[in-house]
Amino acid sequence: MGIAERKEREKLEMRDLILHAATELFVERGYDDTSIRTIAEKIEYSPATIYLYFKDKPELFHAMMDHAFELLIKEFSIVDKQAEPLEQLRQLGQVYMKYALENPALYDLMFIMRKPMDHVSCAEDWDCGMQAYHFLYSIIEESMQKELLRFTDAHVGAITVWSHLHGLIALNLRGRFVMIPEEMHAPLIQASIDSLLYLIRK
Amino acid sequence: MGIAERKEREKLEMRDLILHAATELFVERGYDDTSIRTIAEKIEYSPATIYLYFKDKPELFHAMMDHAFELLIKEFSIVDKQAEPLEQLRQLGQVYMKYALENPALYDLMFIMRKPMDHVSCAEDWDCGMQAYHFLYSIIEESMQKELLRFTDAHVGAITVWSHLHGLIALNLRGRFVMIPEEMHAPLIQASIDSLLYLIRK
DNA sequence: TGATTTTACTAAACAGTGTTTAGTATATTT
DNA sequence: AAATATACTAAACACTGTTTAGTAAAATCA
Repeated sequence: MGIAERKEREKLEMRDLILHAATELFVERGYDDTSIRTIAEKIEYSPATIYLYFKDKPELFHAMMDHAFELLIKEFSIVDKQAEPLEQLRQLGQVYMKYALENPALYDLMFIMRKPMDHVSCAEDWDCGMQAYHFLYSIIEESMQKELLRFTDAHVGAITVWSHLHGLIALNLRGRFVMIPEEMHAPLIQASIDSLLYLIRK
Repeated sequence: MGIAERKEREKLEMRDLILHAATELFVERGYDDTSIRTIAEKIEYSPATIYLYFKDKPELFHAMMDHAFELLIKEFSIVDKQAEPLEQLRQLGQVYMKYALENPALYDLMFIMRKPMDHVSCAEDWDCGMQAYHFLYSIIEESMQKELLRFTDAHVGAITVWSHLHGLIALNLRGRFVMIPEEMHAPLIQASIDSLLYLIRK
């Protein structure tokens, strides 16, 4: 039964070809300018072919998001698990911020855009998001067990830290810091992160 | 010269008619489903007419955003200026959060969406945003002068508080809290706000 | 092997989008 | 009364996501 296996392999390769082309276009031109026709042209297939591999445009971007999460979670794993919890938390924050600054389009896809979440309604539909959240949560929990943080609940601690980081990134990414001189953005953001780490420390 | 004045008045009324119809449609159907043709149909004019009053779709939504900021700033003014600074800060946060929860579409427009900021590149182009930011900044500054906050810089304090609130709202609004049971969202968000107020207090 | 079915793909169409252009009545001015 | 300016629109242009009907090639069956 070697033929069925080869066909399945080819099917996955085609899916990857589409996904890869779509990601490249999205990263350099944004969502609106990444049309099904543009993707099709890039891979030299007809637009209709894309619909044999993805139900619709949101599903294609959902798959792209899943892939972007794999990259983030891989980055997360460089956090030194031997270090003390607060140092782990600091490192995790830096990795998250670095990812956002180096991959603004992907960050947007993962945490801001509506479209890739169109078919997501329960926790099971978003387990890459769940996984990434768990990274943060478990570090916060460990820190709290060692009484290193001023939070009274680990979930509150986790969403506080996450929301703060996300807020900085999202406001910056979507141009809402225009009232602050551009050259001050990076230092202010870093100062805000340092500030929060100081504030939550017991 | 009464005619010229009447004409100018009528021009403004027409602009308002378009803006009002567009806002209603946007609030109940979102950006993508608020097409120029839909707006035109609602006010019983041709689509081309809208372009006599607004340069393009982003400019129309920019005007909508300006109007939404007026509403927010009006809400801000109910903060009790006689109260102590930290109480003012708490009230400002509650007003901001209440506005976001009651007008999710408008909040999106003001702080998340790309389109209405398309023609904004410097601080002068966004003075409604500037004004709203100043509300927060001046309260933080006063609090710091009275040595009530653990921040070392007022701008860092302001963007820290703002980013935290925005992060909570934006992640919630764009469905990134799916891993948390829906009924926990509101209490967790409130707990996070209370937590931050506690953490920044000297 | 030859006939049949399945697979992989596409051309063309559909209904929609933002926007522009050329033209037409009406209102105002001369 | 004639000329001009104003307010508006029909129709077109170049796109968009998506579906349908049809076509070669590959795989399976007899």
